[in-house]
Amino acid sequence: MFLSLRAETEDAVSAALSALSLPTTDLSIEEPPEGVDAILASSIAFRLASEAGNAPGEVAADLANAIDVEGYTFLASASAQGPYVNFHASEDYYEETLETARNESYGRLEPTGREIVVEHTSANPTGPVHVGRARNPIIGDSIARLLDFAGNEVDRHYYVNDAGRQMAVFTWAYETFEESELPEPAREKADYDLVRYYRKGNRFLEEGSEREIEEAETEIRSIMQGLEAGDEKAYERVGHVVDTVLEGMCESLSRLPAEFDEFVKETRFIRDGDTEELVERLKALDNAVYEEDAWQLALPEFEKNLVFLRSDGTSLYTTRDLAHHEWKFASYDHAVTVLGEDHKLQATQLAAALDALGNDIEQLDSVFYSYVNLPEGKMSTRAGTGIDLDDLLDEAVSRAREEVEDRMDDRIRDDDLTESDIERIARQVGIGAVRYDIVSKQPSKAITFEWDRALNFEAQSAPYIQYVHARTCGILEGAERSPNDVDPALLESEEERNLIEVIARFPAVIESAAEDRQPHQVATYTREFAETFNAFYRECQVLSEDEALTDARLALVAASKHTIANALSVLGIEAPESM
RNA sequence: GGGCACGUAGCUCAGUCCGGAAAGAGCGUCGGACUUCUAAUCCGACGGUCGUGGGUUCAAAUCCCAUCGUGCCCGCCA
Repeated sequence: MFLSLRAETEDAVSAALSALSLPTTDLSIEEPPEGVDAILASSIAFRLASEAGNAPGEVAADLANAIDVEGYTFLASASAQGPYVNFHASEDYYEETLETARNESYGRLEPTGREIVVEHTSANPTGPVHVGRARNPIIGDSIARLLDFAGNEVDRHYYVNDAGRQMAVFTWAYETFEESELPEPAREKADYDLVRYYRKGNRFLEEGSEREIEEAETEIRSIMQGLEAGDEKAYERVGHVVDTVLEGMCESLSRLPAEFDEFVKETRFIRDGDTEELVERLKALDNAVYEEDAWQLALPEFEKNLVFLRSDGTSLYTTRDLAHHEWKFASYDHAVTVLGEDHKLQATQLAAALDALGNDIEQLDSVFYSYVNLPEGKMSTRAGTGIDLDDLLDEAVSRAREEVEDRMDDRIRDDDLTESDIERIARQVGIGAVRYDIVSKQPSKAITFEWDRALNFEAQSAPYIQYVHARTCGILEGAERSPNDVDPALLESEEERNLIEVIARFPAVIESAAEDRQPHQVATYTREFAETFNAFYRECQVLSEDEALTDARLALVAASKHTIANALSVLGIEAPESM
């Protein structure tokens, strides 16, 4: 409704300006600050003051007078307040919002017909997922959900770097060392099991004798060259390690939850000849140069050339990634990639190279986030420093469980929570809290991990939002009926009006967040929504003797439930029926 | 050295792209509210040179320049 109101307002302002013979290029439509009784406002009078030869206040008054709301459904009136022109919504606006939001899928936008691939996580399968990288699956999964809800066809991809040195090292280590020389795994899980070989191998390469290291390096090199040459045996050896570790990692990621439609292996683009073909096309470019036995691409905006073929004739990660991206461009209308900020330069070089190859790089969007660090420094899979995602989630659930149990004891309520309810709530709340903590912040901000902060269950957290959902469910359940004839005009208190206004904005929030690929906008919205709902809850008793009023308020609660449930779903956070 | 991000209340953050109404939340501190549809809630108080200095503008947290601090990057690694 908000989007329609905005369109009507723009239209009306435009028409009024034309009637006054004023320019209509910039309408300066904005949302007024809190406390102003209007849905939309315009500050255009400032800009037109000199042109009109009049004070802003006068211009605003003239403009408000010139606005003709005849023929609009949602725009009711315009009024000048100082230099601002405020716009008010009609009864239809409130009625339509209430009616539309009674649909369970409220907020979902019309299908765009666009197919979008969201690539996220894509961590090298070297071991258990740690918290340092946990931002990637959470942001990525939320973006995917957001774009889906905004009407796009979305596929989620995990790009598996199975062709690089790291996996060759891993494979060599896995085949070389005996289990008896390794410590006990931290968990009985494939990724925890195998990472021990990886760590052992890396230590060996740092501390071993020169001869031992040389031997190992020969083996590692032969694995890498085997992959490049298309040697089936090499694929099998590496593939076994990659698939095993990846399966373990995905089990952890699914707890967030983060699921994938496809795991795209890097080696695929070697095996199908795409990389080779791409190299030939790169060589043919005007700015391709052959220097120091290696093929490079001269990219004027960058300090250094981009090497795309090593002197030994093998391809580089970036070369394969170019082929990978051309494949994505061919299969989808748009590609979004979630990357750590350390990949920024590489990503811009990639885009420049794709551009040079004649691709439309408007198809590509990269979202960068900064790593989560520990107070004592970085987390590393290789070194084994860091907090495993599983440990964080376990701790979150166990702390949430304590909360549930505490509250059962000292709360005045006749709950009959079963053991399985407690378990469910603990899981929903605990994991939701972790997820919300991450998805509610701008990805570019640095985060230092601290247990107590990540596991805060109070206001401005997932449980705060989830609680609102549980409240709506509680009320609807208590009603024991669903209203049929609803008279929206009965919802006339300030709190009811405010709530409807916030609900009305939801689709616009989805549109804007999807456009900007910023799920945190939705998180900010859930907070505003929860505050507004709580004010309504405080002031308006829903279930009462007055049947007509009860019905109207029940409709509003149902609309609220759909709004908050869908917002949470976009964020990938569960909406508990009770808690 | 160069490039890119970040810097808003004691702490954690919205707001910055697209300049507009007295800078918003939460945590913490202090004081209040459960015979009521769930108190993981609500109400109130206290708390701000929007890193700093210039500039543009009728108007700057927001745009421009400079500067300081922090992080990331500048491989024939991924």
